[in-house]
Amino acid sequence: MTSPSIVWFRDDLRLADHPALRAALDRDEPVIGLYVLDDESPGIRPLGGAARWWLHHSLTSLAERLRERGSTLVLRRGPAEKVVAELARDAGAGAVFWNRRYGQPERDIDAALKTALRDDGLTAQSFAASVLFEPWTVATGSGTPYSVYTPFWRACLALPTPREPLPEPLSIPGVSKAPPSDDLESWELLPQHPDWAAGLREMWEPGEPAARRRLHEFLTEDSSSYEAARNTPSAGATSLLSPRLRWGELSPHTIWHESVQAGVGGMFLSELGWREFAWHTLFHFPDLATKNLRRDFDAFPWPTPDPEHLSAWQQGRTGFAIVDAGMRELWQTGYMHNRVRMVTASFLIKNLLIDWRIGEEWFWDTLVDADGASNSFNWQWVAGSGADAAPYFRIFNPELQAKKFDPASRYIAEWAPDHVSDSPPPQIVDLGETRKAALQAYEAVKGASRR
DNA sequence: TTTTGGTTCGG
DNA sequence: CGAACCAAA
Repeated sequence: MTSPSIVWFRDDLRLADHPALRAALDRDEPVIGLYVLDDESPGIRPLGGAARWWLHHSLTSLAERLRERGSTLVLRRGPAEKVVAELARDAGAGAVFWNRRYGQPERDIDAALKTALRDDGLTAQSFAASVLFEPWTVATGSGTPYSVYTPFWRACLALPTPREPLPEPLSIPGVSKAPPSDDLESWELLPQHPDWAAGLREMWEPGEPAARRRLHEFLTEDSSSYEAARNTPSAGATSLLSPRLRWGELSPHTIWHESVQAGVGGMFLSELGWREFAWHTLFHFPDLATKNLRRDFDAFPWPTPDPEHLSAWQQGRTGFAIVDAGMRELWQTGYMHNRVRMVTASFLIKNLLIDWRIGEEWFWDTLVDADGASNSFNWQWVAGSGADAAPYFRIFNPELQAKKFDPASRYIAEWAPDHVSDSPPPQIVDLGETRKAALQAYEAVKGASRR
């Protein structure tokens, strides 16, 4: 009589460097992989449209890889705590393993489930796999979370080096009769009417094998130009690994160690550091997506958003070339170059005076790489309300940014060709005036913090 | 991961 | 008169 192990996959859709899967294999019982689509548990943020597209394909890949190795992926939908416990009971499982999540609603679910499973006599165990340093292991001398990046990352680097990645298992024993699974198609994760995903299909191949290929391509071919060209959006110098990390097709440990081995360090690893900083910040401030981290920003007098301005921004017809190019790249590919993310976000907040949360929601819906921490963390960084944020008065000028980082208009020509040829859309605001208005609005925050 | 506007300095 | 530098936002 077997008592299978359940590996509950979440934001870790891979087989390599998967501590929960490793623990299941070490237990020497058949393994059932499980993914739960949970749009119901309290506090869980439903996935955006681009994320659902990615998830569909990454799950397809993961299921195939588990099958090749002898196991299976069971798909279930509903409140995770209930769904996982149900499957454990129905499958006669003896153990459930998962890799940790760090958002508050997710932690609440996982903690409650762990207790319930253990009360039923099962093994329930969680592992560190999605961040290099767990949030409770990094604190200032006085025990508070870091609020400035440089000392935060220095403190991380002073900790023991993150563990080496675990090898990918070649064989994963499965159960003889797999428990019932939803049909992935029934989740309707792919856009239908209309199908807006053509650009995503062209740019991305979700799944662990493609993720590993891209990592090696970056480390062997592209990384030498990274530091010099990372800010040039047309250069193709960035790693494009963000969605791989978001979905856990690669672990940060794998990226860390393979980068070090390839002699890629400094700036690139520091970007992993910002990702860590975002997750640690979310751990300590669970409301990061909705509440100003610096509460004095609650005094910021956001005007009623102009719906025309907002949709011009969303659709890339603000009349400012690099903004329009970025917003169209985002819509078509589910991705935007980091430099342009800063410019488009700054434009929404500081030239259109639209609340950062509205921009955050749009990115959440359209990016394939938006995770629970980085998206809101970075929007707050641009707004000036976040951790180690850009000072509010740091207002990007989209025309200057284009001149500096896209001098030959190559990026603009690729994504917004109308801006380099016939008739660009008219500019919807005056940069000088809106800049002045934003600085004036900032006075309210300064007044509030002095009080 | 900034911009602007002012001043200074060399040609 | 432009480049370089700096303070303030």
